[in-house]
Amino acid sequence: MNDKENYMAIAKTEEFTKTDTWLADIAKALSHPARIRILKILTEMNVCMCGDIVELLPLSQSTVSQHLKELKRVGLIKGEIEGPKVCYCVNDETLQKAKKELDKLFSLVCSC
Amino acid sequence: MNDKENYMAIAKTEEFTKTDTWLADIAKALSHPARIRILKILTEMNVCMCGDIVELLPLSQSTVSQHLKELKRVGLIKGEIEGPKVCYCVNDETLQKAKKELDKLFSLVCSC
DNA sequence: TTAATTTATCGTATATTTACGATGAACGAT
DNA sequence: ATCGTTCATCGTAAATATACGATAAATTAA
Repeated sequence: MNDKENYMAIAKTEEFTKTDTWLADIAKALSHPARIRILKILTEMNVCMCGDIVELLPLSQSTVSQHLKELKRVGLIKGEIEGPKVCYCVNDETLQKAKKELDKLFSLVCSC
Repeated sequence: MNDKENYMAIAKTEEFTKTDTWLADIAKALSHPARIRILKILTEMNVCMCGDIVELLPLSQSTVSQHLKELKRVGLIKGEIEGPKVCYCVNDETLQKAKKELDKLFSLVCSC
């Protein structure tokens, strides 16, 4: 009888499958419109720098930097250092994997 | 010059497109492994009641109820009252719309 | 009517998220 | 060597998310 049961707000992610946890994490990264917008900006517009993205969003530089960090955390984007600048781009590998897992989920739970 | 600029932690979701905001909200609902698991349970297992789901998850009844509420909020599931019970089921319509929008996003941002 | 069942909600605690300005670190240019 | 540019990080504040037990509400069964 230890105290491990006595806690709050700690997600019991260990209790779920790796895939479900991973997919939930990807979904979390996509759970803010700014981050969805950033993914689109990185592919549609011909920009990659944080500063360029800041100009296209109604958010401060530090906030955009945080969103980029979150997208990078789950591997949806990559950042390549170019002197004082950083060139961000989408990570096709992770995006493909995410698409695959989402397709798997939707084919299970809906008539898609 | 009003004070509207002086705030914290308020997502400027008005500044984004309706679609991006909606998709981000769907992603938010999918951003916890328990909720992904619940969607699967509602389709794979032959159960629909909150109590049944509770038995299949390492979470308390009140917590599961909250997760169901979140899924219901964005319309990914529906709840039909059957006496003191509630029979939950996935909402195919919303799921299809979500799948469509996600496909659109992925076709834009990755070679999928 | 009372008891049992089922679920939502309340109250509470903690962690995380979102946002900003300020600052620091890294690099290129002068 | 200094200055400007770019970005990440720090510090901070408020909102939201996650979790639980306890309780209330609703309905069925006895």
